[in-house]
Amino acid sequence: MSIKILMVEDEAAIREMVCFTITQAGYQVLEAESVAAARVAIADSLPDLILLDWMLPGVSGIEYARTLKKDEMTKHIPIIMLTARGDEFDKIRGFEVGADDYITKPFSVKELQARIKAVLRRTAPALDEEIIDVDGLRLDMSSHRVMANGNSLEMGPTEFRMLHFFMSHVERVFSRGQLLDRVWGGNVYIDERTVDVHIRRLRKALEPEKYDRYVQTVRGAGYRFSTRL
Amino acid sequence: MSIKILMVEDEAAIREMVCFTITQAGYQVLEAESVAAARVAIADSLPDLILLDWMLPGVSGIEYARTLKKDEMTKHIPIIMLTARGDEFDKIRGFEVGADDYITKPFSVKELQARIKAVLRRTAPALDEEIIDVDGLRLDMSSHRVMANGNSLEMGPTEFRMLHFFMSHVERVFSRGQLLDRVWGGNVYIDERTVDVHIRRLRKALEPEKYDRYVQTVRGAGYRFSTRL
DNA sequence: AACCGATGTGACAAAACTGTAACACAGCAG
DNA sequence: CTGCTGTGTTACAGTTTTGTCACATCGGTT
Repeated sequence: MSIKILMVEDEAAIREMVCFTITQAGYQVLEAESVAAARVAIADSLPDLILLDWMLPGVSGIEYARTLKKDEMTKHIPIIMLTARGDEFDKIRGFEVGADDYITKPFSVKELQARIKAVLRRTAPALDEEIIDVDGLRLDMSSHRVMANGNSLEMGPTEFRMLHFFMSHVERVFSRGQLLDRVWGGNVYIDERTVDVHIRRLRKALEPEKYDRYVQTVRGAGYRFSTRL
Repeated sequence: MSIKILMVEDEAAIREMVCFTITQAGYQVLEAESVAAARVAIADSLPDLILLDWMLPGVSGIEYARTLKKDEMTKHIPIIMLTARGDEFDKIRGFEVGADDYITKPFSVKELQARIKAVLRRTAPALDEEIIDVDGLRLDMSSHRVMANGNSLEMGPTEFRMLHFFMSHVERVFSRGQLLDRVWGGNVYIDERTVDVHIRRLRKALEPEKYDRYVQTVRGAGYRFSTRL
């Protein structure tokens, strides 16, 4: 069973380029030049990922994204927004309506492939699990709590989000920039060093139950959350 | 670590077009308008692929291809021949001298990209694979780890990059200068002997699991990563 | 065997990177 | 208004990494 990607884009030239790229990468492509066509395609065969143009005739891409994220059947499908450099695209607003990533036209084949791959990989380990348990460390989204050995661990909001992100992507290394992007969410004119400080705070919060060693430093690369030494 | 492509072509117009295409696809390009210039570029930083014009002033492309395929250091580099429709190009003769593919001018952007990708896929083990496994030694880019027999091997950032590069180009020999270029990345005014030291450090890091013997010295030429003694 | 250039090794100081604590500020509840 | 909490920044301390050297070895020649 191959992975299906739906592309909603009115410019034929871009459709062709993207279609070529995606096919090359081994995915299956569905094309739609309008929101109406997209609706049909989605009803017909639920795609695993949607590439959505920011500017579409009729119903705008952003509006449609909001709709998709409201529908129970489509809300979990990751969306990558396609924007032109000229568009006044607000990254915050994009993520606000539920886009998982965005890419600015013109973009390279390699970049598109990389982002598709990244989004698929990133959404796979469900970020929407209610309870995540990693080796006895338990994070509960509904009660917004972190427990270990029966004790509750105290930490700030940022540390909680960061831990949540880490526990959803165990073993993977993230650079400070990626963490700022994922944990702080979107536009950040924040010094990357700030990440270090929050890593420190997270470690301190996990220390009472000896889980601080799970937050590991990878010199020259970033940080990683792992149960292995 | 990006993929480098060397283009040897005397017509400026084609150089420009090809250069654009390649860059768009996310590769790095080196241009050479003559065989002499190509020699310098190759010695400087070994490319992963060579686009070679069939008809070149002075030493002909076909002749040069034969030379490249004889040299121990360059014989593994895939070559795509560029030919004009008018040329009496003998396909058989092309493959005979070691070309991996050929493409007839004028060609489309799409076609060139497709052929480059195809050749790289079947010759060079992708440099951007997530996990590379060579005879039990496993390097994982996503977790930034090197494992063997269940144990994780510790090494510095430079050693990690170097091992990654080596494992992506098994069996090939690289001079110190080429390693500086590919592993350190770009313009470096570093003493070539420094490479020796890092080779030493890499070996030491691989020693605990007996993989140090894979890092081999080729006297007078450079180093090689190989599973064969 | 003696010699010579090339490569292996260990030591070191500078540079780069990361850890920590302290501080200032904004938002907020009381 | 006042005290608290959470955040981002900064300065400084602590560690690791890195490029060079000096010297030991090695391989091949004469």
